[in-house]
Amino acid sequence: MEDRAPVEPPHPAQDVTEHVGYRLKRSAAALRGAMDRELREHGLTVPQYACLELLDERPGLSNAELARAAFVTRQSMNVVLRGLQDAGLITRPTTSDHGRALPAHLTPEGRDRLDGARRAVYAVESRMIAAVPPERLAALLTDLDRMASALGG
Amino acid sequence: MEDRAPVEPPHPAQDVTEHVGYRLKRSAAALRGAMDRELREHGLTVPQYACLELLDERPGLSNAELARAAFVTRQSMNVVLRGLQDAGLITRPTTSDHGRALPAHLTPEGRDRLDGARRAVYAVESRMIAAVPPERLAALLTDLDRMASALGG
DNA sequence: TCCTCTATGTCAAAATCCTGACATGGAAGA
DNA sequence: TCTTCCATGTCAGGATTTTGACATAGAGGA
Repeated sequence: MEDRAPVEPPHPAQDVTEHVGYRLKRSAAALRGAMDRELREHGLTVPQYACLELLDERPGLSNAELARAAFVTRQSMNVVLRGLQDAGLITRPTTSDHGRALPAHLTPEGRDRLDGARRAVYAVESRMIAAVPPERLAALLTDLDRMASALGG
Repeated sequence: MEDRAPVEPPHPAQDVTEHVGYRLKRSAAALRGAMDRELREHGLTVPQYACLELLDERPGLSNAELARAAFVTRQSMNVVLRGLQDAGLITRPTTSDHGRALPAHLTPEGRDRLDGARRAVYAVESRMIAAVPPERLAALLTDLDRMASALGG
């Protein structure tokens, strides 16, 4: 359609909105907005949901590990964890047996809340996936991965 | 490589980090971080740079139009414009001749600053683009676009 | 053992961004 | 004409996130 890309362009592109970075930000912003709208009905923010999802997958993750996995700073993740802890969705020991890392775990309430939120988020992701030809999905995933790795992500 | 995707999975995926949304966020975060590092040397933030780039392409854009194009709220863009205005990189009339929209324009200083910053940002984008097979680049752009549109972006 | 290095958790301060709200200006329709 | 509706710019407040800094705990080497 709009791939009127000339061969060997002197510049990456003329129109800013045609840049990969712009498209990337647009897609990420759209996803973030859709997730925000859905998660609000479940009383969760996007970082909180991401945190619950990560802890469900890998129980015992520490604050710093969660921060790296969610692409935020330790300080930001700390307030997220505090909120989840106050809401009774996760537990964290006050002292650590090994090092300073405090392993976090989901509570049964946290697991329940995650179950509901996950359904809503998966519906959003399904809508997003449905927009790309199925035979290109795997390539899209690997390309996103390579781009992130190329920038030290 | 890692596309050990079974046919017709009951759930979109088991591992969170395999989800499209997670990859999208990872790539966007890596790009944002790399741009932040580069733009800091030019005394610009990412929203400020985006604003300059948009104004170079489409002079006379109003605050609200810039906000939509940069995926932020009008209020956020307003403070960005204020900063650029105080730095003497853009100009905005205090009164409007038609409606309430105040058209913004780059100053010569703004154009100069943009030139330097653009080189740094383009280098980052080139590194990112180099990571994906050239024959898949066009498809990647359209797929990102379709995903954003599917979510009302 | 002692020293250095790295990683973690945490605090304080600032910057950034968003939500809610309000007044103004133009457009569309009765 | 008048009225309703929408878009824009702006203000105030709060929420979120980041930057900078500090103390602590473990690993590795001299």
